[in-house]
Amino acid sequence: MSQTPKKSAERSVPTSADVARLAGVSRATVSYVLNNASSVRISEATRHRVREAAEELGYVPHAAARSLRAGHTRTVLLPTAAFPAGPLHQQFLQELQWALRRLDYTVVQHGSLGLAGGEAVRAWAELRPVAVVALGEAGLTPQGVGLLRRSGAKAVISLAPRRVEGAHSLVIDQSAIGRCAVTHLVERGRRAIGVVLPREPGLEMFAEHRMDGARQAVAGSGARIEPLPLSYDEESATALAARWRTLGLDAVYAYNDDYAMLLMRALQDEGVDIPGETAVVGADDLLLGRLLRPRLTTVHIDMITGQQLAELVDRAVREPEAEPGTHRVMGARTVHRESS
Amino acid sequence: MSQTPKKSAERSVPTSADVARLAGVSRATVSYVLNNASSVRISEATRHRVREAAEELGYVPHAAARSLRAGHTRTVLLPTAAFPAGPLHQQFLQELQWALRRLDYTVVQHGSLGLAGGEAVRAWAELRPVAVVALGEAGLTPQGVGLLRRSGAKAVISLAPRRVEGAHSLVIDQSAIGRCAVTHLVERGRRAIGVVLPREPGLEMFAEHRMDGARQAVAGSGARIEPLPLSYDEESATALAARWRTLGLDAVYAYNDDYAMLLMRALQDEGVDIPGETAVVGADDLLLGRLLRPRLTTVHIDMITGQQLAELVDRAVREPEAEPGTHRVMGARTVHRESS
DNA sequence: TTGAAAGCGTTACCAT
DNA sequence: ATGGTAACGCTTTCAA
Repeated sequence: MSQTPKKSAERSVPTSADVARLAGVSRATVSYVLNNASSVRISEATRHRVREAAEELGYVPHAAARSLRAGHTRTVLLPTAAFPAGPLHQQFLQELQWALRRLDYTVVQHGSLGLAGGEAVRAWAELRPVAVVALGEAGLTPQGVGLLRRSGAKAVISLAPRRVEGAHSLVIDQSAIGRCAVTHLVERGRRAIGVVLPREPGLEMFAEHRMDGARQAVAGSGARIEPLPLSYDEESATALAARWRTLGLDAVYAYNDDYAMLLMRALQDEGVDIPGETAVVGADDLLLGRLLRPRLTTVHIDMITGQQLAELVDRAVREPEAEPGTHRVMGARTVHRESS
Repeated sequence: MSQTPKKSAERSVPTSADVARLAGVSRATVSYVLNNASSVRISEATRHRVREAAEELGYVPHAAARSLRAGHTRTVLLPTAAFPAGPLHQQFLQELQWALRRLDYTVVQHGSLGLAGGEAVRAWAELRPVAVVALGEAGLTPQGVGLLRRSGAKAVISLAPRRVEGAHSLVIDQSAIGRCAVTHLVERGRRAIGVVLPREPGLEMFAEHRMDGARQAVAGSGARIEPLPLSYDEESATALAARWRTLGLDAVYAYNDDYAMLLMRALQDEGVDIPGETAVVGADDLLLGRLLRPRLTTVHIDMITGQQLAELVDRAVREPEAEPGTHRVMGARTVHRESS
């Protein structure tokens, strides 16, 4: 714009060779200077010339070329399913990315778009990530883990309901949440317990596990479970509340606090007394749940933090030989308030 | 494990040369076969041999090598600030990533970690992204845009409160939200209006703009504005409510629905009548706001969707010559309910 | 102290 | 129809 480039037909990306030429040195020297190589001593004058030249040209090294040469990357691949995650999950993800960045990794988010299991893993492996952190990816198989490792991944970490052979498995047992909630209700004498299942697509994975937990909790207790599909909107909640008394339920565990709040309000509008006639339990322990009247009983979830997971990734990368272990990383406990 | 590799000291990543050797052909042929090159005809027998060999070795092409050779990438860089974004923002981000993936881009999330403005842009440019979508990055300067473009970025898109010279600027005017909310209050006869400012770090950017909008709304109306710092926890809300009557306010605009709900509950617990004594307005139009009593008046925000933004990115990438324009992409309108 | 050259894995042009 | 070869941009060993 202001200064016409020497002769380039158009703007083209400057390379280290361009810098070398401008500074009147070799490409090797440029590399030494710009990477502060400690093994060689370069005269201060040369260093300065090189820096000047780089600055003038707006030279920026090419990450792909660098890692091609280096034979490894600092890429952490984060295959993410496209489910409408709750605020807790979102925050976790955000925190994880942050912490990984802080440890100088490049985070690549890679939704596996309807690719068949094997295809998706191939796509991931192309990036030669140093680590893969699969968050509840159903598609991660032992073979997939093998392929990734052979493609140079030092660590494959799975955060999922079940362990994955060959990967560092953080088993996150969603069923504990449903179990917790329903056990609480049973202990308080409830016998006919509804379980809200979100109709929103993508949530089935979580919902089913929580439902399983609920089932386990009533097993042999004489209490029964009733699945209640519900969409996250007022109409759906109103409709459910309208037929509430025909269901003969004395309690409901509502997947999470959002659905619980939605349903509780609808029930109250319908004249259902809470917790007298029906007890309500949510999950996630959101602040908002404490603002309703009655205050919402909920299941507090203790999860590994993004920070902690990032550290785990880093450790696994630096000690690739360590045996991939299996850990349970979720705790759940009922927080009793007023709605139950 | 089960089969001992020919002679490799350890598992090493197979390359196309390995595939060529095993199939008894040249690297070029391997490339042709695996990329379904249409310009050359390869015998079916050879194709088969190559595919077999690739399969057997578990060959996966190396993305870095490929893009080095190709001279360009399909990387979209998403520099993300580390602010605790609300559910709306999170969902937007999620949607954007998804849509970009669907358009076959590789999404790299890159929190600019305390790197000085220039440094951060350098780090981004190293990845040679084909596009950069800066979401409210304060650090994106016209020089930065220039550097990115010179590094091969076909599109630099900024989603921020102000336009950025040289970039496709989507101006997202946060002040409209505060203006909307407070105008509504003024029109309904309120004269002493509190404005809640979240104490949470990282939210200042938004909060200040919304505050500015509030200020504009009262200008020349005879009404006044009172800043009210508030943390997102019950103690803070209770404390603020306790001294409410000493403030002499007849209305409050509470940044967003979360803060509004928190404060409204605290005020009710303090015996403040809403909306009689104090009107409350939030923002974001969350479903939860409709569940409180009185129902929360709020500012509904019309934003560009992630999907739309992704399409815009794609278009900009494919027509790099198009003049980078400036568009206002946020609308705001008050949704009057019962709390005002 | 600096430079020449090899090589990382791919693809595309040009021969055969 | 297939293979040799050069080139993408960078780092690093070896030589001068």
